[in-house]
Amino acid sequence: MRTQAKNKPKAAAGKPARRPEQGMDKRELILAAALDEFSQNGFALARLDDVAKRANVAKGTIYLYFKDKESLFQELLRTQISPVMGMLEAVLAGGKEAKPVPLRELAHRVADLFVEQVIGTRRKDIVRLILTEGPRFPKLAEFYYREVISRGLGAFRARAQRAVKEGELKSDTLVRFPQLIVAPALTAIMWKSMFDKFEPLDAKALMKAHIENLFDKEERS
Amino acid sequence: MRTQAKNKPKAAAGKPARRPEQGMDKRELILAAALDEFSQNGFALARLDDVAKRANVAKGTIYLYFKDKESLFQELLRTQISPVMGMLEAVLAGGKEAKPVPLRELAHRVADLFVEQVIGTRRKDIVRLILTEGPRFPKLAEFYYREVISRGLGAFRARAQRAVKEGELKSDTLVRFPQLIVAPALTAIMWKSMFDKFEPLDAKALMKAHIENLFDKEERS
DNA sequence: GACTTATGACTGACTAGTCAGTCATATTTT
DNA sequence: AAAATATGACTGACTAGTCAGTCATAAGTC
Repeated sequence: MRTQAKNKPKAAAGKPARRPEQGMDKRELILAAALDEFSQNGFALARLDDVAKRANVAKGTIYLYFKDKESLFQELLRTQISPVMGMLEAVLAGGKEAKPVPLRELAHRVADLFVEQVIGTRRKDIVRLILTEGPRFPKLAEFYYREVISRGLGAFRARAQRAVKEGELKSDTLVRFPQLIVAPALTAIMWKSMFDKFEPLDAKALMKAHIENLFDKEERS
Repeated sequence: MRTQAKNKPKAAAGKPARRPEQGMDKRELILAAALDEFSQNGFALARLDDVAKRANVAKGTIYLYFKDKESLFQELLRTQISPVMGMLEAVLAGGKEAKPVPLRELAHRVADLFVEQVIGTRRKDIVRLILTEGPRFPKLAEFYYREVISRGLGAFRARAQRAVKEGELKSDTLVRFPQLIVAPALTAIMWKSMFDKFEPLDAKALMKAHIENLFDKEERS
């Protein structure tokens, strides 16, 4: 009945064995199904029976790969976020080249990355899940702060600091509140999930206008 | 038609009831308890048994005042939001006085209102609940869009439009994206609920810096 | 290669627990 | 004493997590 390629799940906390024999392995099937289910219903209302159904897997199988519902959830968020963090750090590292990228340009690149790699993909649902479930998952909030927020904002803040010292920035606003760069992006994600059907929002144009607002002022000396 | 002569349940003494309806005090007791419970646990995980306990009321009593859990939730959000909407409209109406308030000043007033009446009070939990539960409650999202978002942003947008025509604003960014005014405020609310213990955020200073960023550019001609 | 035995990934009925909503009864008010 | 209000034990629906058993495949034997 079940035409499955053989695979060998290790213990529940194992790392993914990448062997896309005849399609995704079970672990990835489950993660994909979990993304659908969690982003449609949120953590509390998501049913593991439905995750199993979506993944064409028995419920028990989920517990061969993940310790419990919460582990599945957190693992999902982690695996989806990591690649974007890599990209973000690559973009921010661009400022260390021989010819330094102006902060203004860097900000545009960060905004583009966010629009294209997050808002424009299913990953926006991941961010939405972090925003909506974070307050109820202290562990998740802490992980996310440590691995994403403090690293991302920290790198940007350091770069902004340098821009102030070198006269590229007149005010230290972005050093004190690097959150200002991404605030409209987060708002755009929530807007899209709630109000887009009443009033569509062009996230790319929003971010462009926003970054220009932040830097136009600085350009005139 | 009794007034406030209840003795057994300890209610806030001397609280005026809006209508000469009986039992208004219990109703408000339940709403207050519901605010605690829902903002601590979110809608799905909030237990009505606990709401009842917090309100010093039996569970059945809740059903004398509210149809079901969802009604209680929505009613809570509505009653908490209305007064702020009133204040917001009063602030925005300031632009219609004989001596028109500059848009820049208006923006600062809106930001202050938000910081003082929302972020600085328990109402920030209400906004957080709307953000976190909204995607799962289409009816709530629609109500909130109709009654709050479209009205608030619409009024601001109209005022910004006038500012453009009269030369007060050079660009139409704020007409196209009035969301930019409040985006950092929403981010601040989420930040406070998740990351404030790692890195406190001064919401008032954030908003001040943000508004100045938006308008400094416009000031120089 | 055919036959036997071993393995462990996978299954899904089941358990144990949770909680929204009900209602027969009790208490308070008029 | 009738009406209004309040109670909380109870029910029924729902679901996370379990585990004894299945079976496709691998490994061992002749």
